[in-house]
Amino acid sequence: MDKKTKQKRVELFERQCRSQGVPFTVQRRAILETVLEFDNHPTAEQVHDAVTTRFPGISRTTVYRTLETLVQMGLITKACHPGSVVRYDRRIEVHHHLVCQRCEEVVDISDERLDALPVPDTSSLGFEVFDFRVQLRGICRRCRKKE
Amino acid sequence: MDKKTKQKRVELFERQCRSQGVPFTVQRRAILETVLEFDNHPTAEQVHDAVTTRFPGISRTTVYRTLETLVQMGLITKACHPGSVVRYDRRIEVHHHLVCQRCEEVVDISDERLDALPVPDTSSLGFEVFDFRVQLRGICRRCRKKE
DNA sequence: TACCAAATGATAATGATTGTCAAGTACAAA
DNA sequence: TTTGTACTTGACAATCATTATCATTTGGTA
Repeated sequence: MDKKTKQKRVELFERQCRSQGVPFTVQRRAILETVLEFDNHPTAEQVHDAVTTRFPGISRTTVYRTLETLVQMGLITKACHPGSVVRYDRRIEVHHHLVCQRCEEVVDISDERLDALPVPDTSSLGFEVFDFRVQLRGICRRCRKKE
Repeated sequence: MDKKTKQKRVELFERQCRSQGVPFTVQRRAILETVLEFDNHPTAEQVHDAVTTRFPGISRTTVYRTLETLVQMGLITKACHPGSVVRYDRRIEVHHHLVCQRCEEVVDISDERLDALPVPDTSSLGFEVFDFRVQLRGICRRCRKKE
């Protein structure tokens, strides 16, 4: 992610804070900037480790809380890994995932044909859909070699 | 899930155990049967609570281990919830999920057009894909009312 | 029936996440 | 600019989910 995109995301965050009456703190800014550095799907713990170099002494609790706040505000997303640890993703645009059923690794992919997915009408369920992800399940190269 | 389908799944399990030299124990049978009773996505803890009525005193550890075994054998799947608890799913056929971005509830849906998804060629990534799921992200009725 | 490899159960250990609350800070109002 | 206040932060404890360990038991086969 280039500098400009990152800066824009931070500015968007600041604007949303102002308009929603949410304090725009240095910690929150540092955490968002740190997540934007990851091109994969870091855990809260990994974000905490990374943000510590930028903001020494920042509390683990704050990182956990802020990540959830950022998700709620739509600035980052939660990645859907099968494992038992929550992972975050700076990517908010539509993209998709390859998930290995053996080692549970998740890799991002982009594919125009997947993006063109016909989103079904879910209004009867009361569900308003505004985004989607395709999860391709299979076995990765490494695990196939093992078997 | 009707009785016959359930029975067939158990028999399939037994056959796979025999052919793979995996002991077919009463505990494993009870756990599989219990998961098949759930029409949603139970956690290991929920499965343990439920299986206890059928098999009093069964160990929590055994439930955790067996659920993973069943996933590895392809008899059940892991559901991909955003939260930090692993959830299981008796459904092994292709189906899709509605995920509420507020309360994180996950609801199964079926849709023929989604099933007809053009699976992209991932061989260059060394990935062998044999299944996929679409995750429709949005906001559920209850959460929309709150907002 | 006896053997053995693998599973089970009890328990402890670990790891992730959340709850609590005193102290600090952002931001709006004066 | 100063002040007040609600919200956030950080330290720490508590909880919850999951995994590791190991002695004991059991399924499956010779």
